Amino acid sequence: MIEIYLLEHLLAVSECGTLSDAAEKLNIAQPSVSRAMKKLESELGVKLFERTKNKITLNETGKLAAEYARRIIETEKEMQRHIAEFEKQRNTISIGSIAPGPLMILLPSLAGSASEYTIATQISDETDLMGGLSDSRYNLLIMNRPIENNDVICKKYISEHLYITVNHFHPAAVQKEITFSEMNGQNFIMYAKVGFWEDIVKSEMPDSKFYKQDDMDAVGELSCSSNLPSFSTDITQSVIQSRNNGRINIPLTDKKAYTQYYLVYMKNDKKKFDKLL
Amino acid sequence: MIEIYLLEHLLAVSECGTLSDAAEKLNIAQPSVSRAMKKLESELGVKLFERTKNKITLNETGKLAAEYARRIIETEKEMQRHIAEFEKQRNTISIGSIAPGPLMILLPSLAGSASEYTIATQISDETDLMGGLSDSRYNLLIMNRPIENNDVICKKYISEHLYITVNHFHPAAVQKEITFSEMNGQNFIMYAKVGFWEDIVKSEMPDSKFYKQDDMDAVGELSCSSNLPSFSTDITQSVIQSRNNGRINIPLTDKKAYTQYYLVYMKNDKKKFDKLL
DNA sequence: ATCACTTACGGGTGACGTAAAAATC
DNA sequence: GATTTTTACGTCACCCGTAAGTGAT
Repeated sequence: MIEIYLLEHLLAVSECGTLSDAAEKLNIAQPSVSRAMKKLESELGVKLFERTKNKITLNETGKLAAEYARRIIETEKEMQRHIAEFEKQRNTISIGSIAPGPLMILLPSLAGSASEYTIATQISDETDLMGGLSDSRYNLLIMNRPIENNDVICKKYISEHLYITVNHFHPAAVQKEITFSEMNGQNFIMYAKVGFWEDIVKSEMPDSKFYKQDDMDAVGELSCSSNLPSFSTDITQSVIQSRNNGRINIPLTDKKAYTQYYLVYMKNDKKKFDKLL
Repeated sequence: MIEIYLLEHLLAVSECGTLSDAAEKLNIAQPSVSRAMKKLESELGVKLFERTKNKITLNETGKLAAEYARRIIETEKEMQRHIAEFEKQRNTISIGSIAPGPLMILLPSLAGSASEYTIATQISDETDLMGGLSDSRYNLLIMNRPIENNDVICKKYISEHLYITVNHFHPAAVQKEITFSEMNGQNFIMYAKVGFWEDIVKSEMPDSKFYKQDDMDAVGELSCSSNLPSFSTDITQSVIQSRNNGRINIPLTDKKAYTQYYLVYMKNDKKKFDKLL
C-alpha cells in the first residue's frame, strides 16, 4: 500500500515543479524527494516522470497520480478537522432554557458533576428549543411544561415564583402580596433576557411599559434610583442575596406567576445526564 | 500526517471487532495492532476506543474515524486501479479498419516499429470508426476515403483491388477479367469480416447470395469443394501465397472494385504515429 | 560556475515479532 | 484453561541527512 508521505511528496513536486523547491517546501533534504519519487514509481509500477539529466517533469500518468494524491491528502485533512470538531461537540453540553432562573441553580450543580464538559447556555423560546434538541443544537432543555415524546426523557425540575421589587417610597411597599392587575399600567425596569416571563408580564399587564436592560446589574441600580418597580423571583432572591439596600420583594399571587420547570434530553443521552443530574 | 498503515489497521479492527482477528487479517502480530491503535489515538489527539481490561470497542469518534479510513483506503485503491488502466491505455494502439486487407500490411510493419505497444484491431463501419476516434476507443483508423477535419491527420495509404476466385471447372475460369454484372446472380462463399466490401458486392450483385464464413481458412476449403466462387484481392494474394491449388483469381474491372485507403489519427498523436508509420 | 538531479553512505526512528504478564470469560 | 489486551525488549527496515558525482545551462 502507498504511504501518505509519498503522496505528500508527489503533491509538493507537482505544485513546485522541481525536486529542490518541493524539498524546501517539505522542509526535508532534496535527495529524499528524489528517492521518494523513485519509490513511488516503483510501487505503482509505472513511470510518473520524464527525466533528462538535470530536469524532471510529470508525465500524463504522473499528473493523474498527483490529482489522486491531492484528493487523498485533502480527505485526510478533512478527517482530522471533522474528528476534532466531533470531539469538541462530544465534550460540550449545550443547554437551552426557557428562562434564566433555573440556569442559576443548574449551572453551579453541573460545575461539580460535569467538570470535564464545556457548558454553553442559551435562553430561547419553546419552538427554537424543541427544534434545537432534534438537530443537536441543544443537548439539554429547561422547559416550563412537560414534554411527551418517545425520543426524549422529561423530568420534573425546580419551580419558580415571580415577585415584583419596589423601594420604600413605592405605594405598594406596604403590601404583603400583590396581583398583576394591581400593577397593570405601571412601567417596569426589566432584565432583557427573561425568556417566557416576558410574554407573561406583557399579557397580564398590557397597559404597562417595560424598559429592558441587557445588563442584570443595571436593573438593580436603575430600580433604586428611578423608583420604578422591577421583577425578581424566589430563585434570584436566593442566588443574589447581595444589596437588598432598601428594596422590597412582594410576591405575585396570580397563578401565572408560578412556574414548574422540566428537564428534557434525548434518550440517547440518558446515561450521560442520569450521571450528571 | 496520519500514515495509511494506521488507517488500514483501524479499518481491520473496525471490521473484525477484536485486535486479534484484525491482526490475523492483516497478517501481522497482534501487539502491532494494539500499538498502532494507541499511536493513532495519540496522533489524532482523541480516544477512539472504550477499553476494559480484555475488551476494546470503537466509540462514536472511532466509528467516524473508521469511516474516513474506509474512504481514504478506497480512494487509494481506486488510484492504483486507475493508474494501471491509464498506463495500459497509453501502451495500447487500438486500430479500427474499414476492411481487413490493409491490416494485413500494416500489422507486420508495426510489429517492428511498435514493439513496446500492445496492438488491438477491429473491423467496423465508418460511423463507428469516426465516433471511436473521438472518444478514444480507437487511436488509428484505416478508412476508404480521405477525412477532412482540423483535429485529425489523414494520410494516403495503400490501395486494394477486388478479384473473384474460381476453380477450373467454373465457366468464368477462362476469362482474363470480369465485371460484377457478369457474376450477378451467382452465389458466393465469403469471409464474414470483409468490412465495407460486403456493402459493395451486395449492391453491385443484388441477385447473388453470399454464404459468410467466420473462419478465413474455411472460405478456401469450401470454395474448392463446392465450385462456388469467392473473393480475393491483390493484398490477400500477396499475403497468402499458400494453396493456390487449382484456384484462379480474376480481376474485377468495375471502378467500385478498386479502393484507396487512408490512415487517420488525432493530431495529439502525431508524434507517436509519425515515428511508427 | 551554478543549478538540478542522482548516487553513496551512515545514523536514528519506529514498525514489527517474540515472550510474558494481566485480566476476563 | 482459553482468549484478549497490554507491556517489555530486541531486531531490522527504511527514511532522512550529508557529501560527492554527473550533466546541463
